[in-house]
Amino acid sequence: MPASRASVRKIAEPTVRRLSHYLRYLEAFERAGRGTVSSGELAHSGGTTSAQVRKDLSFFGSFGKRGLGYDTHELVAKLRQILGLDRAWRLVIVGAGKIGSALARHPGFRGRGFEVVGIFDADPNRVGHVLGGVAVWDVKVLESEIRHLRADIAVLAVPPEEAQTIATRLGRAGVHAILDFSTAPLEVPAGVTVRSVDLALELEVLSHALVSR
Amino acid sequence: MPASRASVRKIAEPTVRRLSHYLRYLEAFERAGRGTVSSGELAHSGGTTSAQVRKDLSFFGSFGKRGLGYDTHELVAKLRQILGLDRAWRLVIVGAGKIGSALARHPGFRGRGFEVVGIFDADPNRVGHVLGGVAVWDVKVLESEIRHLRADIAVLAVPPEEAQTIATRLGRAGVHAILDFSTAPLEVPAGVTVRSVDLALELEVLSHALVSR
DNA sequence: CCTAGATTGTGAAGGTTTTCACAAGCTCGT
DNA sequence: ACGAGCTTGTGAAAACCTTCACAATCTAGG
Ligand SMILES: NC(=O)c1ccc[n+]([C@@H]2O[C@H](COP(=O)([O-])OP(=O)(O)OC[C@H]3O[C@@H](n4cnc5c(N)ncnc54)[C@H](O)[C@@H]3O)[C@@H](O)[C@H]2O)c1
Ligand SMILES: NC(=O)c1ccc[n+]([C@@H]2O[C@H](COP(=O)([O-])OP(=O)(O)OC[C@H]3O[C@@H](n4cnc5c(N)ncnc54)[C@H](O)[C@@H]3O)[C@@H](O)[C@H]2O)c1
Repeated sequence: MPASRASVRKIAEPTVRRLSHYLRYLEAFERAGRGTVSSGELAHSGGTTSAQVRKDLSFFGSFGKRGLGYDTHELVAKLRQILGLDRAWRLVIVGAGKIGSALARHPGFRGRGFEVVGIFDADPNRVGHVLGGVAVWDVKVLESEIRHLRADIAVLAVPPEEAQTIATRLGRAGVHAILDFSTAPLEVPAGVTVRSVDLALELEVLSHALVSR
Repeated sequence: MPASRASVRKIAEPTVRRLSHYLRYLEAFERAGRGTVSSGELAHSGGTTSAQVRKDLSFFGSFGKRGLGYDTHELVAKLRQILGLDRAWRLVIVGAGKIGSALARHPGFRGRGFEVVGIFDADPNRVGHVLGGVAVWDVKVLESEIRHLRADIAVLAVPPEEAQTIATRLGRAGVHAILDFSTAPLEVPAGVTVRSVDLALELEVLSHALVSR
């Protein structure tokens, strides 16, 4: 008998990314006062096909109305729930350098349910400053402060050679999700999800596209 | 008779991303003085399998030695060529705000063959400043200056509502590759490749991972 | 020169994701 | 109350990507 989790079955990552996109467009439709949206309209905005949209949604049940489409509010609520956006997530940023402070000062995350509750840096010149309304703490108190702040997600924006050490400490402090900007691959204990944003790699993908046209 | 390009056939994007990774590890092996590397070693560093590594490379020919592995220098050179990194790419950054200036001041890109040659902004207070050794130009002169600078790739770091306009102008100015940080989907003419780095979306993928454990 | 041991290159199998195609179901105008 | 016109939900087919498995080929050591 195959193992069966109480919650949702495994969903492919491309599907999750598309769901995020659908949510954005739905919110735009919602602001525009549209009561229902069809899979074709959602597909058009997101550069995919209506069949793909329906397949993606059918994973979670069937909440469309044949002949009409999907109820905008209802689908927004459903997608928020699926993506875990029906609550606020508490974010910490480790490394208040160029990237870290750009993120800390970005007002857009709060509106999408991600609240920066703490910032950490090793440089005494940065500790004590305030970025985007949040104080910068000394990384020495990372573990205790993260527990105190009840952080869910950490953004790692430290130099590459520090990334592994901090990732390990974050894991021990109970953080289960890390968004990493360093280039090195991280080893984390099971139960911790890491996503890497590797800008040099993105440029290399563009480079490849340019030479293979 | 099927159409046949002189250059390489279509390669899947996951493959291209892995090739970038292999190149990183190979460069580390090269610095460590290793003359040859096996598919197993490359796979281990990158979290994939030896069969995957060999399959990826076999796409471009067979440059390994059975019983030995791959010649480090040779494979580095070959991957650079495949990825188009055997030349320097000329980058412009449009939008010298939080993200744009973080990138402009990042010294790491030049070492990987991406040179920032121009920065543009609409804000008169920013025009004329120097970031990372490069002057900020008024976006009014975008087209002419881009042609003059012979830019290959543009980084788009303007507010979301400006992104489409600038993307269109970039396309007209002869830029064939765009790295976009705004959240909106861009419409670009055929022949222009866009990669989006959507940080809110990355956080949403983490959110989903957190709730579906 | 020959054998033991290692590693590549690649067809074939397996798995996953996307696309196709159409019956079923809903709405709205008459 | 009914038919025309859309749109969903979903099996089946197709496309795509990864893993398997092994013959072919190389090195190194005696
Ligand atoms: N800036 C970019 O455009 C860019 C581009 C690509 C990749 N990255 C990567 O992103 C990461 C951050 O880059 P950045 O440009 O912001 O670097 P940065 O040097 O501007 O900032 C790094 C910050 O981390 C702090 N720090 C160092 N060690 C620490 C520790 N152990 N604990 C806490 N803080 C510590 C430093 O004091 C500094 O403030 C790096 O891994 C870099 O390779 C940055
Ligand atoms: N900062 C972040 O952490 C972050 C996070 C997620 C997404 N983003 C996205 O990245 C983009 C840039 O964000 P940011 O935080 O750097 O914004 P920002 O407001 O700090 O900077 C935007 C810059 O673009 C300039 N600008 C405006 N219109 C322009 C035009 N037509 N041509 C040229 N320049 C123009 C502004 O003068 C400003 O300097 C936005 O689309 C934002 O949504 C940023």
